[in-house]
Amino acid sequence: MSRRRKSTQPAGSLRETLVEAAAALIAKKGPQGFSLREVARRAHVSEAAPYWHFTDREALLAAVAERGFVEMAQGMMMIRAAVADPRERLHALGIGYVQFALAHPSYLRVMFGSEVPDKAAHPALKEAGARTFDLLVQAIADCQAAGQVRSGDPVVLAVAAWSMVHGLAALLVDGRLKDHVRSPAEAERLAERVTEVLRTGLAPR
Amino acid sequence: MSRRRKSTQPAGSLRETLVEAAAALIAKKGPQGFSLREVARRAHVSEAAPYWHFTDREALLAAVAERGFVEMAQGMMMIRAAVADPRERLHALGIGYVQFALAHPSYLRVMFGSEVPDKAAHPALKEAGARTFDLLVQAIADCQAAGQVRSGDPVVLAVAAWSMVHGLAALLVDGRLKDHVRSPAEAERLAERVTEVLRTGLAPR
DNA sequence: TATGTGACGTTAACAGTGTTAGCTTAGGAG
DNA sequence: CTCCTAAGCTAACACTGTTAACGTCACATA
Repeated sequence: MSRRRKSTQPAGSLRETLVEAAAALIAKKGPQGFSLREVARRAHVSEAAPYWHFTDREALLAAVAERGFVEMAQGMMMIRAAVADPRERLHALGIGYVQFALAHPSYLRVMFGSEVPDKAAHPALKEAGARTFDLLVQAIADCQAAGQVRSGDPVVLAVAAWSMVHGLAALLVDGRLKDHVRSPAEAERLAERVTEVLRTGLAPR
Repeated sequence: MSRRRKSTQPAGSLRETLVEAAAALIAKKGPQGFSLREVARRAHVSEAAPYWHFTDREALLAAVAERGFVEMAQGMMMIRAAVADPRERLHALGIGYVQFALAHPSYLRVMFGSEVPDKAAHPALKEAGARTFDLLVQAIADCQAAGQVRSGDPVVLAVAAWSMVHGLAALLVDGRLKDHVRSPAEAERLAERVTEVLRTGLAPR
């Protein structure tokens, strides 16, 4: 049992090409405009070819979602490396979350929407999400160690923090706050104020 | 120009029947399993009949989402009537939001997901959402008047509160917290703890 | 070196979907 | 009674996900 490469392309290339094309298509036309066949066409490959690399349309979407989590985690790790103070780091992570959502709204939709109904059915996706969440839990724990966040189960506090920034991001991406937020700059100011509520809520008593 | 009624059904009946059937179908098979034709079949009507009442598949989904907001607003108004103390009322609204999401996950998906990409294109939906949000803003303002929530733009604080509970609800519905929440009872306890962080964050200094 | 086998494609087909065009039909307006 | 139109119907189009059946070519083995 071994991998063979195609004459024209290196090993495992089509799979990546498909994920990339799918991500681009979703970014342009939204998750609704996405279609397996269109992706195949853009990859210059037959309409049934994707089925060799993905069991399902859903499996391809899950791969896109996974890629979204990986990129998000990369951004978080850069922030972690760039900001030393635990509390400031946590704050930067929250703002970064919202910025990521606004920069890649379609990613967020696939990562959290109903396009992939049963996320547990895709282990790689589930694990990528869990790894991202772990970064947040660790950031909370660091704050606790520095006495900058109240004591208590860091997982629960991380869920609270995640809920706050994720909720804001989801509402913004859904256009649900369009009446109150007209520019990206305003969105960022809103994020600052919202995370400030969170910061107060997490502070030591 | 006048409305005519069909022999068998009262005026405007099919429209409501379709919305109801669509909501039921989505509740059973998720937003993915939804199809206009299946809805038509369940309403015992031809597959093209819905187009007399909805310009689009998307328009029908928007009507379902609108109904979701209406039901949610009704629940909130019941809570408002039942709880006198402003702070306790706000807390009950938050818990109620999460409970609504867990009781009607498919509603939440249609209300906030990408099934209806451009929510501004459906005025009735937009207005139903805005009315629901206004209830929350009012609850915040009441707390401020009672000195139970810090001063500041109540809209910003309402966005913070909404983000928190909506984020938690969205994460729960997406199954993203399945590793940490195994029963509905645990979900409610988590909601209590999360909203407690919110409560602290909103408290007067 | 010859061979065959399986990974990776291809084409062709099926069922189901959204949507539109064109036809009934029933019942109120004139 | 006649006619008009809201509200339904049937039939058709292009498209989708998915599968079956068929190539083909790089390699592991004899």
